[in-house]
Amino acid sequence: MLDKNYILENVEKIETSAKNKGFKVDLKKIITLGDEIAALKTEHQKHLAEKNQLSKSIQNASADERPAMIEKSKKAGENAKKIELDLETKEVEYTELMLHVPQVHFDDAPIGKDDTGNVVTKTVGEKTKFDFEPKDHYTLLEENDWANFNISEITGPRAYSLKGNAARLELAIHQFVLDKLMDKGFTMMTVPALCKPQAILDAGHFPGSDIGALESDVYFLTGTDLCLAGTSEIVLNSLHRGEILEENQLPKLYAGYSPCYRKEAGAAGKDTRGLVRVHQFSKVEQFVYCKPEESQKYFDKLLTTLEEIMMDLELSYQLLEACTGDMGFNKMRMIDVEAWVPTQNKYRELGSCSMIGDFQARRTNTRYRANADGKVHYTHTLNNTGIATPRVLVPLLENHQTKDGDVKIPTKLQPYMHGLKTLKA
RNA sequence: GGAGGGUUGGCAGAGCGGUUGAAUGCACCGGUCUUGAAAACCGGCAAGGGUGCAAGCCCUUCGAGAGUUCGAAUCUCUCACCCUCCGCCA
Repeated sequence: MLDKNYILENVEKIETSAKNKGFKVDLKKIITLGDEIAALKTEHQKHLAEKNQLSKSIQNASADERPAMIEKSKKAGENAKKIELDLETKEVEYTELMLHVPQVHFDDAPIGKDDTGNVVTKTVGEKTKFDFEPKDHYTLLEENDWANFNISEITGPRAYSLKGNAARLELAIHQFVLDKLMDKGFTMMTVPALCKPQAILDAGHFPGSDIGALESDVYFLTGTDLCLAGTSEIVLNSLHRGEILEENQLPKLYAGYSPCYRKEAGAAGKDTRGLVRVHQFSKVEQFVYCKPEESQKYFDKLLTTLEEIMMDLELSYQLLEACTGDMGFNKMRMIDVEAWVPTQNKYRELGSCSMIGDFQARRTNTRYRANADGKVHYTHTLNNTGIATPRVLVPLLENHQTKDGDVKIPTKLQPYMHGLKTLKA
């Protein structure tokens, strides 16, 4: 959601931005409707004021005067009611239109239609060279009996089940990343995946307020009013809904840990084998609430942290500045972190660092009181992946494999594996 | 799943259908006093919106929504959440 006054002053900018992002907006309609609503409100309030005035004086009025006053007050109430109907319809429409205006992208965003418009801005590490034919992660897991891929007969497709030390490695990675984030001042938070659909709408990934529109992406649980969140960002974003925080409570840095559920409906046929794209996975998420003027600072911090994690895991990676068409409805800026996957001969996404501005905070009504002027402002929010499993195991297994089919464990992870240095074939 | 109790301002906590946007306490801010601090005393302290150059005036909000009434924090209904007891249970 954008600010009303901001819209008035930046019509062209918002329209261009929306177009760049691939969304249609009708600001003219919004502005006209806004004016109409303001006029109706003024009118509405006149009647209410009259009604209130009369109601107040009725108690002190004489018995003779009363009936006439009551009549008059009733009339005023009815007049207000008449306007209300119109007002409500218009306000519903207005809100819906507002909820369809995408966040404005930052000025230097590359303009593009889809992910082909993204720009590589940084490459770290070499593409791994092997003096043997490297196996893909699926083969490694299968040959070493580190996974049950036939689990899908029980669970449906896009499921995974790790075994033995591979399973242990999955948890070790999370533990390592959580420890790292705590060292950096994040508060660790275990977060439910179960949530109300409203929380998903309030995270602003999807335009509008129609819960039904989530159906294609989100799992709903029959017989309940709950669904499964695709990321802990959803719940973390609603954590301070309706609150007015004190400035000195900011920033809030959360390291959320939760299972994540995604239908992956739009990905039919893609990555059907292995660990790249599954319906249920686990993720450590970095989430920040901060003052507007510190948004950039924490964006950098979140990104740096993920880069460090890539290095800790001894992975070669690149940063991808998302173009306008790929960054999504609620974002000002997004940088993807991709790790090198040898057998696919390309970099694959492991994380996504997003600057949201006050877009989410407006939806959840999360604000803070500034020390300087005592005024209330919306907080800014940001999020980035910490680490997501099992996906990260794909580059991890492939890049660190040896000729014998073993997998070397990155040094930083070894303490989390009880000193184990290698996953033995 | 069964039975009951709750939800009021940053927090705690009053509240009769009628000057209650809401007592009181704490916290916070300003002042007096003090060498300074504390204490004491005095004053201030909700958000959103409409209107106005402004001072201001007005509207809305006491979990959410609907209703009764001239008038609702106070009465009725629905929903959400919290708590207690019983049952079940990782």
